[in-house]
Amino acid sequence: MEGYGLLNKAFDSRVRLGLMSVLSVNEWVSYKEIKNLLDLTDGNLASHIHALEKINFIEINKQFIGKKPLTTYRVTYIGKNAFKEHILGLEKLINI
Amino acid sequence: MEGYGLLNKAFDSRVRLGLMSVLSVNEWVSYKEIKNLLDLTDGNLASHIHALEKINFIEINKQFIGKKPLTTYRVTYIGKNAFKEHILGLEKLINI
DNA sequence: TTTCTTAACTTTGAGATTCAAAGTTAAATT
DNA sequence: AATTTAACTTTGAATCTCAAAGTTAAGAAA
Repeated sequence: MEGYGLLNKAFDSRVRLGLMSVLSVNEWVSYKEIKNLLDLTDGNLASHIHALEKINFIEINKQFIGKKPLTTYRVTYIGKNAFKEHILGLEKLINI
Repeated sequence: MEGYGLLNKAFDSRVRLGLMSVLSVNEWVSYKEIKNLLDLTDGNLASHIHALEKINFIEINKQFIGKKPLTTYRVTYIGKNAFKEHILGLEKLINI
């Protein structure tokens, strides 16, 4: 048995799982949307985004729409793979 | 969208996910087996077992086989349900 | 033009969690 | 008598989490 070794430590957090899920389904999701979807405080969201960004699982785009700032995020290739592996690891673990 | 709200905080930990998985597949697994399967130190394993026990997700049986102590564990009804809900929550989250 | 609001943070700090190392207990073995 | 095994418990440091408060820059409202 492989134990829990196939699971990624980066996805221990429910918030980061939620984040990755949102970003797996939609490309380029805005800060605002994520915050609303996952119902997070700014500080909390920002820190989890930062954690995922630091390990290159998500990337950031900053722009102005008209004169309003708009920050959007998407998963990277690396992030997508890591997440997929994590899910596969989970499935293996629980014998699906 | 439901966000990550369907996920159980008790399963944030890779170790506890592993533990629950092992115990979901087999009834009454011994301390020794779990330790070997999941490759954990005593302190680490004991603390996670304790965490799951405290919330009534697993139950403990202590006996002597001959004169050797044998401690075994299994998931409770509550634990089984919580785990199932967690997995369902995950699946919902990732759109399986 | 001063104030208010919104987007998107950053910083801070307290509390919770994790983990390995070391110590414990009681029996079995050498 | 000394060692090993099962199954812990205790400890403490490191890491993680999260909400509150502060920040910046722009646009809208007074």
